[in-house]
Amino acid sequence: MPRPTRRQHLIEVAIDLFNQYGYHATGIDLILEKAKVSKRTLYVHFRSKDELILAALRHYDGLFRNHFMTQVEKTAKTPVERLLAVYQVAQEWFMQNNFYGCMFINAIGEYSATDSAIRQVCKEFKALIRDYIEGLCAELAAPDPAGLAEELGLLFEGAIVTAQVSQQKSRAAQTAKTAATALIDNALAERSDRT
Amino acid sequence: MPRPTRRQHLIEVAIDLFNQYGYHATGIDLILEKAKVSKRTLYVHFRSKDELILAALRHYDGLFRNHFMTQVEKTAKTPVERLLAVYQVAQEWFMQNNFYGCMFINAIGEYSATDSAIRQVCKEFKALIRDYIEGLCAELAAPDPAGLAEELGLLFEGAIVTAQVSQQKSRAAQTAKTAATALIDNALAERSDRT
DNA sequence: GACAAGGTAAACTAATCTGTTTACCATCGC
DNA sequence: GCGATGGTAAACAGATTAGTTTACCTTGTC
Repeated sequence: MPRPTRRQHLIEVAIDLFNQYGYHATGIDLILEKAKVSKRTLYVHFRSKDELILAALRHYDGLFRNHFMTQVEKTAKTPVERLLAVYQVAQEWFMQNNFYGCMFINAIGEYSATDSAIRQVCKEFKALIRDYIEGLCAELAAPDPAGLAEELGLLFEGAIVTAQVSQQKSRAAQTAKTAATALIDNALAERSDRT
Repeated sequence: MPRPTRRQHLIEVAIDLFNQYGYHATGIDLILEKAKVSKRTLYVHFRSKDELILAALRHYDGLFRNHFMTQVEKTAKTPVERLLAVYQVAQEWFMQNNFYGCMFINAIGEYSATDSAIRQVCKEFKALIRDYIEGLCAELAAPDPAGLAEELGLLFEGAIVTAQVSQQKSRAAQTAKTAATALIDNALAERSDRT
């Protein structure tokens, strides 16, 4: 693997800093200092700070979803196991010492204007996560895969926020997993009721 | 009711602006302009912007919890009904046109330092909400009221975040309510299993 | 009517912010 | 060797930030 381009390096450093300190609080100068890159170079690759934020969000989107799905599929085989593995992988994510909550949730807290591009990217990320869960629910042959996925998605988001706020990370993930088990069982019971 | 003191007025204006634009992005000058108060007066009542933020969070904490619990207890009588009413009241909250997610979740996104007072206030708020839910679960005589409360709390937080991000507010609240019903039924079924 | 309390308006400091510009330097392909 | 590419370092512009200070005004109370 060749050493990353300056553009990519800037994005990676920016992701770390945005997560830790937030978007407005992280100045361009801090990013440049940590990345050991000149200001000139940053503005060659990105028109503005907002564009760097967008690039960081998009890059993290790909990185995160790829890692997450790979991890889920590696550790579990059946749809049910995979749905539960989601919360196991989430737990490992929470336990990282540079976990500062969800990058996209934090971003929307600072950029709530409905027409902002940043907001749009966050919305799309969450939709894709939900779609992934929905796919697993569909494999389950749950009667209402979209409905079950929405419920499991709420548990996922709730676990992220609770891990971030309460700092009881493994408890939040474990509780979500327990609740998910109950909701899945419930959905499958309805299926067998009908047949 | 006497007209509010300048201190209180400043806090109320600050709450609105912090919610809409975030904490770092909301400048002192904007608050002063909207509140029609001089800078001198603000710094008589608050030592710094951070102290204004803290006062805003504490004030909102009281306001929100009072409103929320009052509303729940007004619209439902039995513990089960009240647990479900939580999501009904949440839905009404989401539907307000000045809903920008949870003030405390947004705050922690910008102030993640573990020793920060702001962070501490957010953590306490969430713990109090959870305690309220746990009280209702205890009245249910659920076998594990703390566990059930944690699960229902995850659904609550998840609904807030999802309503904020997806903008499908009533859907998020409705899904949380449906999932909560299943989790409560499940907890009560375990109780009757044992007896 | 005098005085104190609490307010406004505005100038000011000093730091920090994003973004631009200038001048220079290293490295690689030809 | 030569020039293009892509980089650094640093000065600079202009706006904006939090916070302080000075001078003045308004209002209720004795």
